[in-house]
Amino acid sequence: MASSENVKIQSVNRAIQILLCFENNEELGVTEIGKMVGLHKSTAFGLISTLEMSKMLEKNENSGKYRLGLELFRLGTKVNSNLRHISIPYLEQLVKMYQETVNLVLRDGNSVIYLEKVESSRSMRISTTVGGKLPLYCTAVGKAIMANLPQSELNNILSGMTFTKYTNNTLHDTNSILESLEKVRSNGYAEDVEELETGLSCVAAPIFNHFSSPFAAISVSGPTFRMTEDFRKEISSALIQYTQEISGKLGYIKSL
Amino acid sequence: MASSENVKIQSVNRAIQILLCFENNEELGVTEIGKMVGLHKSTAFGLISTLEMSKMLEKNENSGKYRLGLELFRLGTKVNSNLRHISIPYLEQLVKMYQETVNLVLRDGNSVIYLEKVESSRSMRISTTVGGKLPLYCTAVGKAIMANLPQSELNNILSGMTFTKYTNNTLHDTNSILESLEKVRSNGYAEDVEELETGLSCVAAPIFNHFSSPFAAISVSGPTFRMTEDFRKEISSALIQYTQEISGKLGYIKSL
DNA sequence: TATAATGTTCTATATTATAGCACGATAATG
DNA sequence: CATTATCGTGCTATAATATAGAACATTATA
Repeated sequence: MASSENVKIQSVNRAIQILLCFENNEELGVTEIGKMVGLHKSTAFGLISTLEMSKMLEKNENSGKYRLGLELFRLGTKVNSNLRHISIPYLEQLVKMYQETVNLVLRDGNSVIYLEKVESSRSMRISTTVGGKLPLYCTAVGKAIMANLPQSELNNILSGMTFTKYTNNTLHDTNSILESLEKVRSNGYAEDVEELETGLSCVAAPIFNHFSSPFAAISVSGPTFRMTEDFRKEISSALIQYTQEISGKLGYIKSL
Repeated sequence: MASSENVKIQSVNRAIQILLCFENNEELGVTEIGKMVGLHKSTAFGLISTLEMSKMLEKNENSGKYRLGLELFRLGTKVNSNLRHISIPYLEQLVKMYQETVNLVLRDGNSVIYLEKVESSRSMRISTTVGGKLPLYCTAVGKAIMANLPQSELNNILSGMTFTKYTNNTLHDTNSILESLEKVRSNGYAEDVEELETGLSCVAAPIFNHFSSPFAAISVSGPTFRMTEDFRKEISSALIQYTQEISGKLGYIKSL
């Protein structure tokens, strides 16, 4: 019944499973949680109480139910704070220059996770979700990262990929991705013209850490009718310059 | 040596202590962590590996050290997402109207925690830290919350308070706080004129949940020379209207 | 009002976490 | 460059801990 065996510390794992229950639920009760993770309610209660003591969970005294706690939020804000602090001024500068929403993402396996954004103040603008997760192959940020990965790692990623055809433009086989990545390399930046969503276009460039790994990326996203080819090209030059500056601050030394 | 006994699930508690080690450290090694939490390194290793498996921690394969993981970040973004989603449009509207930084905070005991912000785009602006924690007594948001708490709860808070005199204007005794709260009640909004930091002034109003508890607040922060008395009053009327709308969406029904 | 479901406490037992030791690898030191 | 210290990691026996069951109190439901 238990799906993942050979877990190290059982109770810690169970506690984490409990936290993950709240990914799609704002409030849950003890019995409810117990059922979700397959534990006796008294066992669940012990774990929940422990999490509550450190404010990883909070109890709504009126409903008797639990929700994610503030300490979890506070810790979450510390994740990759270095990268975020370095990048934010650049994100703001980009928004100021182009009046389109700017995103900072981090690679996580075959996906990117949206770490930070600065939205344009225009009424028609792209609004991304910080904390959200999207596949590498259908985003400009993802392609910017993939194009700069060592061949072996890229192969690993591609072999484990499953495709969803979000739009008519979505790349949905290895060959067309490789082709697209080739273009990314020669251009020095990545584009996504309605590959994820109709009407949405992006430009992106990768950020390298001091092990020369393209672990993050920045993109500018806007409605396609404003993100013309010329405009994307214009944006890309600033994007490349800024991502290089950020990479430099992270200790990256450009090799030949 | 162990400070808090009668903890429920020991290993879960220890795992949380380990996560908290990273509050002021971007990267830590196994032995280092073991020392910080007072555990044998092999014990610490087991806990750390478990946290790593669910990406609560991540290992930097090059340095061998650990850092906070992306899953923690993702979970953190889910905390109080309801309140945040409801509030953000109002925050943005306020920035647009007054061109000063707007904050959404949550009460946490004797403190407020900054949950969300929308910064002004002016070059001189207030820049707050999401995830940051400040005492109730020296912030407009804190006073907005305190002024609307039941007497008994307020007394509890005040009795447990220790004061730091951040500026000459900082309220640093119970009487002056009570006096200030009286004014907040009659005005319907709270102010902070350089009580936390010289040159910084704020206006704030509370948000009520459907148990009529002032659990959150919104503030507008700017440099004092722009935040004149008249301007603060002007801001306050929008602030009051918006916080009431948000409270309503949360199920709060204004009683007489 | 009766019945069901839920949150919570307590306890004995068996499972689990623990720390000690050992090993290889890496980094610091002389 | 050699030597020594430090670090991360795996294994194992034992002691300590988490666990689920039963029971009760409280709240929700029929």
